Amino acid sequence: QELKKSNFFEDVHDVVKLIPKGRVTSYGAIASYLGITKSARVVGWAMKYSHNDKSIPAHRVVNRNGVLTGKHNFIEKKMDKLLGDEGIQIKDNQIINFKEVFWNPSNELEL
DNA sequence: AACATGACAAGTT
DNA sequence: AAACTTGCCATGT
Repeated sequence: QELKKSNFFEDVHDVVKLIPKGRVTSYGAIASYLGITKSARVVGWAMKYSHNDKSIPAHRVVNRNGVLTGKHNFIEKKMDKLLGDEGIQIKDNQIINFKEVFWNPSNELEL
């Protein structure tokens, strides 16, 4: 049907699924890894559109400052709680040890 | 079909 | 350094 309207979402989802538990990454990092550095916004859309797929750990994606910008979109399980359960400390909507838990696909993943 | 908007980010001023 | 501008692409109206 829609056949190849957007592989983009799929690509994003694939990367997100690879984020290790207890780590996080950013929209921009994913976009950059996929070769479209300036399309970080679409990554956000991809996440939003993936809320029906439970296998996608959307809570592990935050913005470049470690702020949980997308928390409003989490209905059932709260983003804060999901991250907290993985050992990530959050204060005031922001990840405290962001640098330490940051996972950059461009560095950690091979092409 | 045209126009606005958004879970963003980098570049310019 | 903080504020403003621009790029990007899928969706909603």
